[in-house]
Amino acid sequence: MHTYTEENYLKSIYHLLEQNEQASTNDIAASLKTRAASVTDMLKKLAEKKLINYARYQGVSLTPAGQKVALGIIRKHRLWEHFLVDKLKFKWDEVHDMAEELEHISSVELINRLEQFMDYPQFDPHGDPIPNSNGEIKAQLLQPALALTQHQTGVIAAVSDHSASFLQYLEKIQLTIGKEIKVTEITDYDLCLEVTTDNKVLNISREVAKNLLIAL
Amino acid sequence: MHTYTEENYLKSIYHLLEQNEQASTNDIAASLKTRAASVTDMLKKLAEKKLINYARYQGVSLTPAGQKVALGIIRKHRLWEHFLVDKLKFKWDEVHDMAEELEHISSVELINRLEQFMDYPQFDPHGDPIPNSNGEIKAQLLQPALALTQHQTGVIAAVSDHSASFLQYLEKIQLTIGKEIKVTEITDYDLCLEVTTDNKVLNISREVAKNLLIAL
DNA sequence: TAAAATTTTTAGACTAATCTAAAATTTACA
DNA sequence: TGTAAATTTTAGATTAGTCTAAAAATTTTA
Repeated sequence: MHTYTEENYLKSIYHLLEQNEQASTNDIAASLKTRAASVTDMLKKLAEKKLINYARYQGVSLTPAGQKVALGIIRKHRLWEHFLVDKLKFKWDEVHDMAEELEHISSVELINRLEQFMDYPQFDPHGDPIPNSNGEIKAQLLQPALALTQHQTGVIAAVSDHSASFLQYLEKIQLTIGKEIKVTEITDYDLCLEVTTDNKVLNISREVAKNLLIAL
Repeated sequence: MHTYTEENYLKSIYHLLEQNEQASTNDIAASLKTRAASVTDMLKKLAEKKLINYARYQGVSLTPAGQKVALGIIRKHRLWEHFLVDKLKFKWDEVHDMAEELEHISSVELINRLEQFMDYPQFDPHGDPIPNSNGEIKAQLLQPALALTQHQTGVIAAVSDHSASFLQYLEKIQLTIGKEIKVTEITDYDLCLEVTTDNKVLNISREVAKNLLIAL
């Protein structure tokens, strides 16, 4: 169908467009740990295949076909992550690299059976929504914990940094998906947040609060 | 670690040596659906990496390192096949191509967890033994059903043809792993076997009997 | 708005795996 | 045992994806 590399480019472009409203050659290169020249070559190839819209120097967007491929990969990635955590008992900070490989297993029937085996989960272990087999994905209404005002309460729904170190830190202080937190104070001096959860008081930095996403 | 292609060559060489006591360039090419010239190139590369013993025109054997890689791939292939059949409810004729992809997922921890999740199965859906995490594999004592004499009884333990058409045929006539069969007659004319199982009488060709393996 | 800085693309080369065609070697057998 | 057949290897190309270095285009800024 499409090569491993093409799939990674499409996924990367999808994620960049999700956040930035545009995906530059340099951004794509950075996210794939490759060089801008390599990206340009691949953009030409993907445009040739009608998976992206591309004009020299003008940036890229995904065509409906490209979007479909990207969402298929993201679906597989998130279902495999769910499997690894829910069935094989891996921790949420351990599964990313394995899912990066598993997402390229081609069989659609396999992923549909896996989804059924797990009873149609709606979210992956990091709180990201899982596209259905038609490539439809539920938009999430989320805000960073940083946006909460004093005395406001919210439920942790996802994280925007998937690095192992961040996830391990959250695990350690028990700020995990589904936990309800209340912002009990915002420090004047450094604007850190004091949050209360499970009757425990925790102090978290602005950086942490930025990457903790709260359901709206 | 090793490339996808290197892994396939090592696996193929392992399987050929299992059956033939030697793996020729042409045999490897046929089993990998490639050309002899390509095989020669790869043999040089694998010899360079000390995964095979190779001298021009003299055929190949696996080094201990090469054997370990091959058994690692076979272990993954068979555990994934077991997963697909036992957990995802695929039929035994549907899983080969998926397992061909899954066997290259690199994580050893993943495959060990998968093995644990399935309670340490000893055989894959086709009756082939699953190597343990040290790469040790139990030798099976098997003979083709063709070798059974009249009135002899045996239990189907494995199959030596993994093609979908053969497996579907066996499924249809219900000659599956674990079934006990008795050779009730050997036809004089065409040497077909009449076998009885579950109180039903079946007539099978010599070709089928050759590929049905009976536990000794 | 023109020079400077940045970004992107092009040109040309490299690697892994493949191929065809031809040459070298081994095996089979008359 | 020597020639024919079969097998295997070499030589030289090709493709996908990557790279560096240099050129081109865009954006920033003074």
